[in-house]
Amino acid sequence: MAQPDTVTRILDTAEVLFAERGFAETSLRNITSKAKVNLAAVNYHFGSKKSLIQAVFARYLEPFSERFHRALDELEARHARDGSEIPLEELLETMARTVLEVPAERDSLKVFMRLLGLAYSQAQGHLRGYIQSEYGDVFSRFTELVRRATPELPDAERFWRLHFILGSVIFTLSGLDALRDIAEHDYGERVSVHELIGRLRPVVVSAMQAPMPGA
Amino acid sequence: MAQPDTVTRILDTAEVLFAERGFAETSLRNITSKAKVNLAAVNYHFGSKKSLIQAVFARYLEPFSERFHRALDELEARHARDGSEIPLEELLETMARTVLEVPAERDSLKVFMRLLGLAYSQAQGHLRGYIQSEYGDVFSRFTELVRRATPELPDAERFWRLHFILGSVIFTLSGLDALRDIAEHDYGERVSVHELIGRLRPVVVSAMQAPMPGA
Amino acid sequence: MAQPDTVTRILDTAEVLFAERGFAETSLRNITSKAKVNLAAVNYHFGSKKSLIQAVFARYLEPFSERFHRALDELEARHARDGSEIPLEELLETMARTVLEVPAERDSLKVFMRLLGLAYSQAQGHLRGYIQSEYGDVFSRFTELVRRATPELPDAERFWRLHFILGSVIFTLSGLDALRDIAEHDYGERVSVHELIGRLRPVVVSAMQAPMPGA
Amino acid sequence: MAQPDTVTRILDTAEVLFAERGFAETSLRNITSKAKVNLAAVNYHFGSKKSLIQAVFARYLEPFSERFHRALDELEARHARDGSEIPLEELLETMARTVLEVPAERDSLKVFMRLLGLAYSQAQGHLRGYIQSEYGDVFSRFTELVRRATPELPDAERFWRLHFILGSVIFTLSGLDALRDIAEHDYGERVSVHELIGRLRPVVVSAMQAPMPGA
DNA sequence: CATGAATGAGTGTTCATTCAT
DNA sequence: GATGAATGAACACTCATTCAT
Repeated sequence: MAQPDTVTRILDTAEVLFAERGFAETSLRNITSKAKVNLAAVNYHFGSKKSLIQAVFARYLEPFSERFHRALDELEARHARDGSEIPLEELLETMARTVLEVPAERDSLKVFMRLLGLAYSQAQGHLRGYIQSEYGDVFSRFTELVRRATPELPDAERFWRLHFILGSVIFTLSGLDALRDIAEHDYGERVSVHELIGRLRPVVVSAMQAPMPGA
Repeated sequence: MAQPDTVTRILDTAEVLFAERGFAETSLRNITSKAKVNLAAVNYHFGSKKSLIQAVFARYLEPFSERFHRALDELEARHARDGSEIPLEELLETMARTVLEVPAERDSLKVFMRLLGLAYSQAQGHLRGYIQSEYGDVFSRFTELVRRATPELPDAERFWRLHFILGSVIFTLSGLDALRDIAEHDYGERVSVHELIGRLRPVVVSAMQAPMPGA
Repeated sequence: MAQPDTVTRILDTAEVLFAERGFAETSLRNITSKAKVNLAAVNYHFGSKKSLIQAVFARYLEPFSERFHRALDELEARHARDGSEIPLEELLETMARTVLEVPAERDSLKVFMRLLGLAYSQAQGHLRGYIQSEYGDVFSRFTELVRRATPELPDAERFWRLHFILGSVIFTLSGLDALRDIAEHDYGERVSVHELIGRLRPVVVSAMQAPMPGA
Repeated sequence: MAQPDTVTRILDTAEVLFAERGFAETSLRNITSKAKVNLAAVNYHFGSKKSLIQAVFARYLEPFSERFHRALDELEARHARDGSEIPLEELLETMARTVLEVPAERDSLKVFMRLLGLAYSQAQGHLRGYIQSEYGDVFSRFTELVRRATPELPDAERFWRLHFILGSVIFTLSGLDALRDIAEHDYGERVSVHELIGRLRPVVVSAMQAPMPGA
């Protein structure tokens, strides 16, 4: 039917409002009135606001997780054949591609990155726990492959560098709209998400290959 | 006096609670009851919750801004004498030193970084506006010096790279406790803020010096 | 069949939950989820929560009423033969026996007494009206026989004494579990319902035979 | 002033409504709208509905407890002088007198008894716990004196008989209005609370002096 | 200068009930 | 004959803010 069902309408609206204002600042009434849905429908379908928040994430992470696993399967199979190690660039490239692919089916990477930024910064302890427990293994698999691709880095150093990079990505992609406005105003260039990821690429690679501190 | 005055007690408590839970999730009741201060005192002394949030930031940014200006004065004077340009490393070093210096007078850098992270991610539009209008010039002065130190970079590229770096710094420093716990658990190393900044240094420099995208 | 049908499952569960928590404190969701029955089933089968409450009572009072009528028939027939009046003790004994007999078919007297206590104390005006209109005649018949067995008592006095007794019975039997726990803890005796009724017997008889007030 | 303060208005209204409908069936909105008081005032002054319920009880039990202790002091002092034991009748009489005295200052015993009945029958576990912890010692003192006044009764038997009596008292006094209406309609007598207690007196004494079961 | 009391608007959640299928 | 979905009303409670004192 033309009118998507209640659950989808709630998720679509919640996703946008959460991204715009944050979780605590978005009330269920905000969501349901904008989604033209009965207030009680949220609790009926999701049980609680907390679960709604998790459901919003699950809708992104579920297909991401599945595709990323598949993409890593392929990558590993290809290199298993010729016995070579998967290079770092290829791993990062695969992740970037998968990230870009998934939300393309719906509206935008920006919303998800904003949500991811919120998940880290807001007092939503349950969210980090939920994401870790549900999707932790994909990330573990990825970091393990990164480890093999960067054998020269001590484990702790790699851990921190991955988080430096994660910070760059989440921070710039989640604040994309505001930053893009400034950039456009000051430098007259309007960047797309793809271009921004293009800009991130060499920076990320350099960051991972930086000399050891104190060297 | 032994018992700090009401205003200070409110600021001290608000700062900690905001950092722990976020702005929306921290009620004035939380703050005033923990600070053992009358509920009405916040509105009496600060006017509103919004103003309290700004006051919390002002207490960090005021001395930072003043010291950073002074540090840049010195730096410029020194290089003016021998006619040389200020190198990027020295600029970054000066900022890091100043950032570390200021909150040392109170408790911790971590709290401020957490607040800064919140300021960017949470729906506190007023905060970004406030920080920009009150302390924008110090940051403009800094970015102008960075521009002179990296003449080979196009302006837009420099803009984005500075934000990539800002993301790394805010993300890792604001989530410091959680990340430190993971790192300690997984790699048995407990890093101090100084060590973490030490780890950031080469990564940040490499990031700024990365090859141009598409090159 | 092994799995009792929906109506019975609802009644069984409702009875227990009502007794445990009271009527208002037990939601239809509590009942239907515990009974593993669709939420709408209650309204489908019973029409409303109010009717469900009445149905729970009917399931006890229907067989009780029928048996008690039969028991009183026998009692009257026996004494009609020898022309004697039915003594009070025999009436009370008959009631006690019937009360004990009926719920024995299901689980417990305690539940029913608890429900009866709730019916009197809770704001379920409809319940008292319902019980009176459906089962009032059995009780009228019984009180009339009590009247003949205690001709020396003024009607009003008898009325009040019967209610004093009713209070004792309902109060102790409906709070049986809690009181039994205390008694067991303090005096090391675990009483059964039969024993408790044994303890009630002489007290009830003495109460009915107490001297008139002001005498 | 003519208009009693907010706290008192809430307590007065809550007491009446609780007695009329029960605790769960009375909403804070019912109370505050009838008391012409802001809805938030209940939580401001009492913290929660639960605490309001306890406060309603405390307003009765506090003065009762104090007076009853004083009355027992006198009674013990009087009998200590002539070395005699306090007879049961005098103990019961003292309790009855104190119970009647206290609420006389406000409106009615009936309301309190109704509340007491609710406390026992409704799912207000916190209430029994609260009453026990706050006023348990006064009741312990009383039952200890009853023990000395009835040395011939086994402890367990005394325990149960006291509860039989408690049931009679609470049941009849808490349902007073309804029962009084029936009695008036059927027997043309309108009893006062004092008369009802007069009727209870000989019944209660007989109940305590009934022969042992099985004797 | 400071505060206890109060308030109107809002929160997430639960309720019994209805209804299309 | 039965049920998943939905709903309007109500719930207890919390919020930032105001104001008389």
